[in-house]
Amino acid sequence: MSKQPTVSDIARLAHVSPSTVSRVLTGNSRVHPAKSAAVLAAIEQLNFRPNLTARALALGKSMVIGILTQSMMSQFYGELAQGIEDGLAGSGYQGVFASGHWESLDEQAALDILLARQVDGLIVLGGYHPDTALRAINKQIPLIAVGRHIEGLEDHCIRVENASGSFQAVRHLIDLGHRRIAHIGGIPSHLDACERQRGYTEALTSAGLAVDERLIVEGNFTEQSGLLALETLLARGSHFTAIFAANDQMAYGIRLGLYRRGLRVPDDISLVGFDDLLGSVYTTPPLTTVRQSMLEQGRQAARGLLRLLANEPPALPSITTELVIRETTARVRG
Amino acid sequence: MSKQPTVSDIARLAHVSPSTVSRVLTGNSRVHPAKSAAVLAAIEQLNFRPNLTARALALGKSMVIGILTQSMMSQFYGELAQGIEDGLAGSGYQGVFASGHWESLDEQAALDILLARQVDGLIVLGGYHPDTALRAINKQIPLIAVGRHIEGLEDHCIRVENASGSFQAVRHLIDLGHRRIAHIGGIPSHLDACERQRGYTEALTSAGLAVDERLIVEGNFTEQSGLLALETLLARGSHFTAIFAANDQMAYGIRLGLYRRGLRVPDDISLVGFDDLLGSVYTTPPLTTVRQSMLEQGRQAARGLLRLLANEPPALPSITTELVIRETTARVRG
DNA sequence: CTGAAAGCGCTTACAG
DNA sequence: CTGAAAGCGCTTACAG
Repeated sequence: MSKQPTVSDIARLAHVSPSTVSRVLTGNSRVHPAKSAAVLAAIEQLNFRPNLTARALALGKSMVIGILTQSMMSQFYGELAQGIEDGLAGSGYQGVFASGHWESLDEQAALDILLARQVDGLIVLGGYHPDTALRAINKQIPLIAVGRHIEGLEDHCIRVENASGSFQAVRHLIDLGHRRIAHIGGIPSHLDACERQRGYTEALTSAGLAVDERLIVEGNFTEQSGLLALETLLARGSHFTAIFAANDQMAYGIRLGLYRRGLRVPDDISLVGFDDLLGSVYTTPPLTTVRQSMLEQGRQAARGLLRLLANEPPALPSITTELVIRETTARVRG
Repeated sequence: MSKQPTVSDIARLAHVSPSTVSRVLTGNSRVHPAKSAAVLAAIEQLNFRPNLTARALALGKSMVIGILTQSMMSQFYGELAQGIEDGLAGSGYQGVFASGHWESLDEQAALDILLARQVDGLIVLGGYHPDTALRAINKQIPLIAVGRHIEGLEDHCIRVENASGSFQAVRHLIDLGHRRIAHIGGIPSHLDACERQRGYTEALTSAGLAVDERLIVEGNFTEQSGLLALETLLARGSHFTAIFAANDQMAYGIRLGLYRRGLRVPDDISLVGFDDLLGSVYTTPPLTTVRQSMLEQGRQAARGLLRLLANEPPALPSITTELVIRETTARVRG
């Protein structure tokens, strides 16, 4: 446990002042080549690594971006996190994650720790933290949100073309001859869930089909809720030949429920998800779904934040969605 | 963007010295109740949050634990990360993640940034960073590894009972009457992969069955490699009725390959994985697999590190494995 | 119990 | 181009 070398150690060894060492470290000041070389040699020799927390204190900026996420375990947040990492790469900023676990208290605690660590910017991934609190934070440090809406801070929120994606999905089912199409929705207070349901409704209406409330069941975006919603749907006894789920995870649950009932996909029931998680390529059969690239959203969130940090407008693009036709959808039988 | 209040601001407002403010902040020194109350009131009034980087500098400890992971996207690392978070909860330490993406350069960079940020301890998740380098780091700050072995630092590495888990899995297949059992292995340089293959071999041998090299194909732990390995296996033309995959992800790929070939699971081929990822409950049909709780491993790694930080021995328990029989295995036909 | 002082490791005006 | 000085925000001996 020997002490780490400091700037002073390097200065001594290179026969210069700490100021000069710092100058070669930051590189934004001219230094005599000979001294610079000596400093570099000393750094090499002592295997010196500047203490970033000390630098952060001196500079008043930490070069770290706080990422308030909800779960480290879900595929959804994992892809988002990866996208943010990508977007931050090479910027000099490092991302630090803290999870809220969809619990207000945990979320508050995670946010507090991030703020106390003096993050230079914040990316909020979903969650329930109040809009007012988020707006207040945005007055102190730049903030971008993904997977949630913040009233009055719309241009700091990544927008996804949910309705058009859903529309395409349901249109695809209609084109395959389906007329009785069920919808398992997400958390209704969630903007994404509403928009996806809207796309569903619009696709039906525009095709001259009636919207049957008995074919709509609410879920909460988890596999488990998809399975449960399917049970509810089946219990109602209304006939249907296809299901459009508001996300892939629920589609997985629905898929299992169908399997349990001996209903074949896509022979008996067609199934469409939303998200296109990495795993959807490997379900049996591979899932037809609407892709909204989480990687891209993460990347754009990071870039937007970087722009904000450079005092530019966030200029967040709207995320397009695209129907990916795989093997859970087929022409209706009979 | 008003300045954040500092200890001095609080001191001024509460009519005490900064020292006293610090004393009530840390709480490890007696302070007159009246002054303490005044300080608390001032903190409340100004909504003061102590600057953790400054504190870290003063104390010489950051209270952050670096976690060198490989990917933020995989289910596997996600569960591990969650476990670490759980294990660290309430300890005052915060985890900071940096990913190596299974690339030496990225891994080195990720490690450098973690070290430069003065982490107080390090948890290494998989990866290729050389044992010697890791041993050197362990001389400076405590280190624990998960999903990898470090020569000479065995008691700092989480050990999983791979062989016994594999043994049980293959034994289960044998009990169902299978005699021609294929194995799709992981990366051979990986200790886990070797041990799992050993369990497979031992189960066969102990049942008096011969080990047929043509029934063993090497994969690299990805879904894609599972699919490819299955193709290789099928191309060899050797008969088999069951497959034991070295991890769940490869099992997913194999499952897809089987589906493509029109081979039913478990009717035609039985399939067993290893890991029991969250998603394995929702595959079609649900996957029979060997559980090694990643959550538990993460938790134990965190606790072990906390012990090391308290100058106690790591005392890492061995992680038990357990066969979880679901629906991809059945009695052999005929 | 409490304040003044010194220090954590780095950086940037400030004078040469 | 370069060194001495001051400061970032906090904490902990050091003297009362």
